[in-house]
Order: sequence, then C-alpha cells, then structure tokens
Amino acid sequence: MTSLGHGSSTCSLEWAQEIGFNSFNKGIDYKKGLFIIDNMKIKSSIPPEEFNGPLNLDITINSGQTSQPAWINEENYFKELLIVNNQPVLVRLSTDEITGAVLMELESNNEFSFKPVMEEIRYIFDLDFNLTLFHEFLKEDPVLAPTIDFCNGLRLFKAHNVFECLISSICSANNSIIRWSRSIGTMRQKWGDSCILPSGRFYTFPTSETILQLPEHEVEEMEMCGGEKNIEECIHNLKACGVGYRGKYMKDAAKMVTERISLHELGQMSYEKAFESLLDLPGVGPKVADCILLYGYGRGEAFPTDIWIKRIISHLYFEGKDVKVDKIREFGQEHFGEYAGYTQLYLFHYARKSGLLDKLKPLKKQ
DNA sequence: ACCCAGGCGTCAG
DNA sequence: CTGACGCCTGGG
Repeated sequence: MTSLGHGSSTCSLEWAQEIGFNSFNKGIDYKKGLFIIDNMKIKSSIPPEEFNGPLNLDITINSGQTSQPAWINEENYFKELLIVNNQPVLVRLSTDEITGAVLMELESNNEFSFKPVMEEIRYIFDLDFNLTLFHEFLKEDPVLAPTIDFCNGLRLFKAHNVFECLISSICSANNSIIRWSRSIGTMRQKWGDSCILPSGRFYTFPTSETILQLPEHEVEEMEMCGGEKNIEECIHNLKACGVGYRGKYMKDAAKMVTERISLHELGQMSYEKAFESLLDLPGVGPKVADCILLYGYGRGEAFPTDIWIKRIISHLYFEGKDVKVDKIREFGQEHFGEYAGYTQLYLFHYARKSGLLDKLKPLKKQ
C-alpha cells in the first residue's frame, strides 16, 4: 500500500501533502506546527482558532453516550488505532491546557499523508460543530441552560466507521458499558487485523465479511471445524466474547448489510426513512437506530432515548410522570430539532455530574 | 464466604 | 402488553 491522499483539492494544509512522508522530505516545519519525527511518525496540533469552541477530550470520550468504546487513556493522552484510506494509523490525542489546542501524535508502519488523518480526527470529535451557537440555543431554555457549565467542551464522539458503529451499537443494547467495551475489545483481538507498531500491537475491528461467517456459539464452532476440537477449546465464536444472545443479531445484521442493505445508501436517505430501514436489522430497535444515525452518520436530529434520558426528560419536562419511551423520543425531536442529539448528550452529562441521575434512580425496595 | 434479584433494549408471543 | 434473553453488579 502506498501513501494515499495525494492530489486532494485545495486546503489550508496542502503543504502537509506536499511535504508528504518520505525520507527525502523529512524535516520540521516549525511555522506550521508539523513535526516529522521520522518516516512514520508525526507530531502536530490543531490550534484553537481552527475549530469552533473548546474540546474536552475526557468528557467527550467518556460521556458514555457513544456508539463505540472509549479510546484508551494512557498517561495524559487518549489513543486509538484508526484506519484512514485503508491504512492503519495509531493516534494519540491530548489538549493543551493553556491554549486548548488539540495535540496529536500519529504513528504508522508505512508512509502516510497527514491531512486525511487530521480530517478524520476533526470529524470524529465533531470539531466543525459550532458550540457557541449551540450554547445560545441552550440558553433560550431555562431547563437546558444549567447544562452548559457542566459540559464545557463536550462534543459528539462520532464513530470512525459505520459498520463498526452498527455492530457495536447492537452489542450495546441491554448491556453495561464495561461488558460492552470488553466484548468489542475481544472481538477485535480475535478477528481484527493485527497491526504491530513500535509502541505495541493493535487490532482493527473485523469486517462484515468476517463477522457474518463467525460461529455463533461453541457448538456451532465445533461443528464448523468437524468436531476436531474439544468444547472447551471452542472460544472463537461470538458468544465467547460475552455478547450473549446478541451474537445472532450481530451476525445476521452483518449478513444483511453485506448482501442486501447498503450502509452507504442509508446515509443518503432522509432521517425518517433511514430510521425505518435500520429497524429492519436484527437487534436494532429505536434506541440503537438513533445511536447509529447520530454517532455513525452524524445526524444531529436523532434523539437516542434510553432509560436514563427517559427519566431525565420525564423529570425536567413532564413533572416526573411516566411517559412512554417513544413519546420521549418524539418530544426530543420536536423540541430540540437539529440539536436533539447534542441536547441528549448534554442532558445526560449534566444529570450525571449534578447528582440528578442518582436522584432519578428508582428507589430500592427495603 | 455465597447467592440471587435487578437492570439494560429488543424480540417474540 | 409481558416475559425472556446473558451477564455483571450490588446488596443481603
């Protein structure tokens, strides 16, 4: 695989492409903030004036309201392996405490172009979203205004791949964050492509073609290998990842998006039509469909309504009455419009940090 | 030490 | 509409 991204259209960072990433051009461009360590390692930054409002990586990554497990937090940065133009790049991110700039360290086994990776980072953390305008929107509603102080720099944590988002979201249903994250990690290790970098071994998420033919449980795995293994040795199946009954959903959904439903076309549809289409996938109900639309496709009008959002909205807007989930979803969409997704994010984080979430927990029977 | 109820969102009945 | 689903958590 050669370095990609050459020939892209004009952009303020065209120089980065021109510098490219080969031994002839090794060097440091201090003025532009691009530091080429060697052929396969770059340090750079996105200055705060190049995105709209602050970014708080910690609360964004750990908001709990996402479609994918958190990036690994190590020392003072967050890291994740991204696939950009089919090329694996290890990304380490932090923010400058003084300036708020996004600091990044990129590492790969091959030459790679800087600009597409930076664009990917901008996309994942929704850096083009105008937080200032959103704050204005929040201030208009006295119920929402208090969320601002609790959510400084909180942004959507978008998925870097729609298929991965779909499978992760199916896995997240009726699940805990810990169990869910562990399952996804296990799946990556078992069936993802392994990528060995100077700083360790990393795994990509398996493709749909891989997932659709995985054995669902140990019995199926044993049958598939012709009974050559003992049942205890059969750990390369979906159930062994701790996904429980969701294994069948994940497998069947992978089959459907490989053979019948185009994830690309889904992205072109109207919100309502895409929502309805997603419901046809096994393991995808209203909550998961909205997660996929919001985090996978960046559809801000989606209002994923889980039990917590239901409780929060009921408390804040319906005097604590037990309103049905689909009514809450409808309310969120109508009331918050294009900001529904962000509002859901802010309300949840606010409720968590302000102690409201604890108050809304149903009373244990004595 | 051990057990078992409770909780999460979707599906099937 | 209700219960089942798998697994982890927390309280007894």
